[in-house]
Order: sequence, then structure tokens, then C-alpha cells
Amino acid sequence: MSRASDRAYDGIRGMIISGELAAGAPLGEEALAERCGVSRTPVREALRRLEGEMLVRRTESQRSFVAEWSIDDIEDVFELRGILEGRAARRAAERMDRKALQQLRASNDAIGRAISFINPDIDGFLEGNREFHALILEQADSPKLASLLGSLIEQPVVWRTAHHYGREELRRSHREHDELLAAFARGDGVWAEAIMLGHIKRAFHAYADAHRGLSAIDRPDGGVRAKA
Amino acid sequence: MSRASDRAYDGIRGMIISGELAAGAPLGEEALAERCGVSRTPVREALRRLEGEMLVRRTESQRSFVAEWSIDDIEDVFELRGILEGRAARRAAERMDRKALQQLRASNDAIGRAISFINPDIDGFLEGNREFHALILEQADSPKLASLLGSLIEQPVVWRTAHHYGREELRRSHREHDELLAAFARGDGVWAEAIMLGHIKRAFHAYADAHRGLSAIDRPDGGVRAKA
DNA sequence: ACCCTATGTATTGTATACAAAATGGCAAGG
DNA sequence: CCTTGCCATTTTGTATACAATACATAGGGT
Repeated sequence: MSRASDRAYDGIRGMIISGELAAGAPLGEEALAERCGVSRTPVREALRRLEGEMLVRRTESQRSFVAEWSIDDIEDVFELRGILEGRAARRAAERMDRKALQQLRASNDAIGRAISFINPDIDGFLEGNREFHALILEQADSPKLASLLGSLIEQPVVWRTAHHYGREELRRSHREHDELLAAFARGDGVWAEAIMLGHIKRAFHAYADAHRGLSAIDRPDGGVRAKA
Repeated sequence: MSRASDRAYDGIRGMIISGELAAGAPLGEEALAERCGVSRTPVREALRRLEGEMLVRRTESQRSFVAEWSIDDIEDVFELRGILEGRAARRAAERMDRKALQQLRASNDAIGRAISFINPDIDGFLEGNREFHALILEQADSPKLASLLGSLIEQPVVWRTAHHYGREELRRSHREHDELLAAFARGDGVWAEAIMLGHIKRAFHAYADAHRGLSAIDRPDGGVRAKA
């Protein structure tokens, strides 16, 4: 898209995701225009886009605010993600070619490297994770599904979640990706869908636990750990 | 929303759905502004909205066209609708209160009246159908689900489909709604989800058959008919 | 003291002018 | 005859001015 419009979009989105603009904060067009160094026109466009992505909420009187997410909202989104990404995984498994499979392996290897350090490279993990899921969505070859998922993924809440992950949770995610790869290699769509559903469900509970301030040992799973 | 912006949205959307603007037709902002009697600004806003609803496609160079739907796209959308409306039906069944159930019954009764004539009232059927599904979505109480489904329903292709329906297909749809009501009355989410999935699947095949120009007797089901 | 209303202020909606970019045709060269 | 590059025209992007609307506050009435 065009220069100013993108600047506004990236700028506002960044401010929301980083927390610079807190949940519920009012989003005046004039103020945002000034902060982004553009006029109100591209700001308005960016706000509409962000509204479509559910990062911005508008009142009946057309005033914009940073969207507020209740724990129910978040669970709702994770469930929908599970359903839709599950479908993506199933379709991808049924269509996967050798080249795409290798790309997925490479992507997950990059994740493996990112989390191999004593202090895991969370940004590297996130980037690899994003790429991994994007590749699957691409292989699913369903433009409408991709369009729907675009509204759900990349929520601020999702991004900040991984920063609460412990090393074991990162490794578990990595292992689940490996299982997905096994399902893809066999073209087993049902298996792939089941793994993806569990993968997303686990991500939600990791978030919910962190949100409640539970330490690993307090969790319902009693601190189950990956063995390799 | 505001007056001019809505006029542009309703106007363009109407032109697309009615077929006045054919699939693939270019959508110049200036021309649309003139036809809708507003300036380019609200037209641009309407186009972005319609793009989000997948009625308008934009090229990489930001030119807009009426979206073109392949049979695969349509099947894709119907499948996603099935998944998501199925989930809506399940959640609705688990939450349905007496008042909502009565509203649903009233809505389906209206559908029954609309299709009771020798020449069925298709517009009445569509309006009742829209209301019926909207009530379910409302009862599902999942804002994110509603937001996703908003992009999928009310596609032009869906609307035109019902005009190809025979009296028997209309009655079958009406009966399936009755089954949904039974599931809702019992609070049986799994049942409701299954019926909804079948309901949407059938709607797709009705469309696909009509699209291929098959008459009822040529269809794979050999012209199975409702008995009451 | 409370509520209702009116007015001023802040915010959003729309139109228009101008800037940037892209498409399509035309001409020159291979 | 096809290709290639340029230029005219069309189309979209951005900024800004003005109009309409919503909000908040203060004042008066009960």
C-alpha cells in the first residue's frame, strides 16, 4: 500500500502492540495524525483496517478506542483459531508438496536454533513461528480461509504471550511443530488437524495460566515437562 | 454510519448484488462517486469495507474490481460457513433462552407463510432466512464469530441462489429450520451443529446444481422430495 | 441538592484540490 | 513484425478546509 497510509497503520499498530497505547485508550484522529507525521486521511484508513482486525473498537458515535480484551474474548479467539488453523492444517496435509515440506522443516529448524540458547531468542522464535504458520496457510490454498485468519492472528495478546513462555514451553511448541511435519509428510489431514487443534489449545492455556500469574509448578498439569 | 458513506456503501453493494455491476467490472472511484451522488472520500471508505467483505477485489496497484467467484471459491465459502455457523448453532443451543426460541419459531413461521403460495415469495423467504440465522448468531454470544461470519454471509452468490430454488427446496430449508428448533429446544448443541452443517452443505449443492444447469430430475439424489 | 438544558468545544464526516502513480497507446528502433 | 521505451491520460493517494455531529460543562430551574 501507499507510503503515508502504511506509516499510519504500522505506527498505530505498533503503539497498540507495544502497549504504548493502553487498552481502552481513546484514538483521536488528529492526535494520531500528528504522532505519525501524516494527515488525518491515511489515519482514518488505518483505523478502519485496524477495526477490521479487531485491534480497534469504535463506539456507535464513531469514536475509536484501543480494543479491550476480556479473558472470554481471548478464549473465543483461540477457539476460532483452533478451528480455522486446524482446517488449514488438514487441507495443507492433503496438498503438501515436497518443496513446501522442506521449507516448513527449515522454518522449524530455525525455531529450534532460536530456543537452543540459555536465554532463548524470543523474537527469533516468534518470527519462525509466524513463518511456519504462514507456510501452512499458504499450502491450504484457501484464500477465504486466509482472509478470515488474517483477522485473528497477530493479536497483541498473542505476541506478548510468548514472552511469558519458559524454555520448556518453547520446546514443547517446537516438538508439536515436528509432529505436524510428520503428519504432513504422510499426507494425513485428520492427524494434522488434531495436532494443530491441540497446539492452539495449549497456547491458550499457557496464556491463561500466565495471565492468572500462576507459576509452572502451580498449574493443573503439575509442571509436566518435555523429555527431549 | 454517516449518511454519505452509507449511501456509497449501499449503492455500490446494491449494484454488485443486483448484477448491475458484473463480476470483474472495474470500480473507478470517480465514476462511483458520481453514480452515488457523493464525493470520492466516502466511496473510498465503502470500497475498503466491501473489500473486507470480499465483494471487491483490489489489484496490487490499488485498483478495485467487482470480485469474481470461481466454483471453488464458492465451495470454499460454503464450507467455512458450515464450520462457523455450525459452531454458532452449537453455542446457541447451549445458551438459548425461551424468548429467543420463540423469536426463532416466529421467524420460521414467517418463512413458512412466504413459501406457502403457489408462487412463493422469495424475498419474504430470504428476509425470514436472514433473520433466522441472525438470531442464532446473536444467541451464540461470540462477537468474534459474528465478526468472521459477517465477511462470509450476504454474498451475492448466496442471494441469487434462492431465486433458483424450487418450491420443494424452499420447503426442505423450512423443515431443516424446524429440526434446528427441536435441537435448540432440547439444548442439544451437537445435534444443532450437525443439522446446521447439513443445512449449509445442502444449500451449496443446490447452488452448484443450479449453476451447472441441472434440472431437479437430473440430480444425483434423483429428485428426492419432501413429503410434508 | 439534583436534574435538565443550552452553549461552547472537541471530534468526526465530507468535499475538493493537488500530488503521485499507473495504465495504455504511440512511436522509434531492432 | 515485434519489442521497448516514453509520454499523455487516467486513476488513486494525501492534505486541508469546512460542515455536521457528539461531548462536556456550566447555568438556571425545580
